[in-house]
Amino acid sequence: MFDANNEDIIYDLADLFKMFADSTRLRILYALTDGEKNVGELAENLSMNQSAISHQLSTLKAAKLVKARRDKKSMYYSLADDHVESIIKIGVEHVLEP
Amino acid sequence: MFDANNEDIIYDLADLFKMFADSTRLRILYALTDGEKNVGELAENLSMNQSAISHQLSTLKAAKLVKARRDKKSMYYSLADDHVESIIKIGVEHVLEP
DNA sequence: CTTTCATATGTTTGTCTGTTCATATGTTCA
DNA sequence: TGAACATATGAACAGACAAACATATGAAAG
Repeated sequence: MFDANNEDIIYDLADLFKMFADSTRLRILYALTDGEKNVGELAENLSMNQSAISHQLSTLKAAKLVKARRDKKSMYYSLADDHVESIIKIGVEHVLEP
Repeated sequence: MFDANNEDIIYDLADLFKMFADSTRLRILYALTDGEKNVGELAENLSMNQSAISHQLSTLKAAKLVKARRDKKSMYYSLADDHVESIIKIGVEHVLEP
């Protein structure tokens, strides 16, 4: 599947899956599957305080899973690429199976 | 993609991805992609002690990502289904991209 | 320029989790 | 049955991490 001798890939992979391994981040990512949202919208949407959301967004951004765009005073976040949705989707397929 | 009102799915999803979010578990799963192995083989293969491997195998088994079979004194572990490999694969694709 | 709104950042706290060590369980074979 | 081997389990410790609170940064409008 890939060169297992390159142990770095394993750590990168683990770091990638870590991003999806938390329900708050997962809910953020899912919320962004139907288009960009700003921090306030996400906070309200998930019933969490602004700080928690902002922290997670910065984590997700560092992992290059979301990207940010400023419009006036707001920062709009959106999914960085199609992989994000694909990964969630394949996870869902597994979870939903008998 | 799925019914977001069903919050349980989010938690199940997070739990699933948690399994892939640790390098030891990932290395175990990867090692099993080319066939079943017993605990001793895995421990030697990953240069880790038997107890650590056994603990992680029991975690993976509880998550139904691996299954176990006894042969004589040894327990042979293998991937539970095709999803496991698919999930790793799609993660690798993301990691390997520019 | 100052107030207000939106977001980011620093710090602390409580919880979770991976590893190790020690020991128990269970299987085989003499 | 008992010794030897393979794996599992329990407890303890250390490191990681998400959430909350307080505060700082930055943009816009008057």
